Amino acid sequence: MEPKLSSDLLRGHTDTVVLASLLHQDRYGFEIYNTILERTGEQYELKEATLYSAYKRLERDGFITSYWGDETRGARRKYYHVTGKGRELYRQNKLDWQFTRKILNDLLGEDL
Amino acid sequence: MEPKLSSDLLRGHTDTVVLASLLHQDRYGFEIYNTILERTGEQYELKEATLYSAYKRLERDGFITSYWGDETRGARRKYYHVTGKGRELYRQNKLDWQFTRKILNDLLGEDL
DNA sequence: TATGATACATCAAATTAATATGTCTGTCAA
DNA sequence: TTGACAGACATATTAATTTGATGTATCATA
Repeated sequence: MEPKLSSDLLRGHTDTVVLASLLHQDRYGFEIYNTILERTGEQYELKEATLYSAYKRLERDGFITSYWGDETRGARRKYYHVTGKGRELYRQNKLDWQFTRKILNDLLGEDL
Repeated sequence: MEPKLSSDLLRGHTDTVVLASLLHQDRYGFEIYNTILERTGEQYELKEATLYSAYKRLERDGFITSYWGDETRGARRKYYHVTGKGRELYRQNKLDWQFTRKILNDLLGEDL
């Protein structure tokens, strides 16, 4: 129930977050959204629209695939699955994040 | 002489980096550019064009002011100065960055 | 049966960064 | 003295991504 920062601050890292949430299990779209909320103690929200853009991008480029679940009750769910290429991208993106963190710490750490 | 990541990874933090470089002294545009390069050991480059956009934005919104130096030799230089409002923005942005860092660590740290 | 929650989806607007250029001034070497 | 290079500022166009606003459909429940 707090501020909930803008995703613009993580811009460029959204895909990485999505991939991370799929590493150990397939998940459906709304589930990913909720996972992120929970995981950050409701402090950070990746908007649904932002996520759906990301899913599309990632699927288009072969980093994830999707399939419909066979729910007999409740709303239909579309599940996402990371591909090998997606895991590779995740590995690289995580390195990029670590580098980003280092750079920004250098730049802000001592207030230049 | 290394990879030099894309600024998209820091997108949203460019202004913060610029403000940081102005906290303790006024600097001219090209100087800020060089400071960032040096400060990151040439590993990270904020493109000139990106910086000039940032200067414009920041000045338009009252976070910095500018004035021409009185160089008698060499090319003219436009100096930038942080305003009180700019310092306040910096303070807030830095908090945002710290929060962002925490969130992303939570999200990637354990690979969900 | 109306409301709210779950779940998927798209579009238009707004931001911001990248690429590509362009101008001007001064230094220095051939 | 001329030409190349570096310092320094600047803009225009394009591309990528996030967000707000909407919209549809299903199910549980009061």
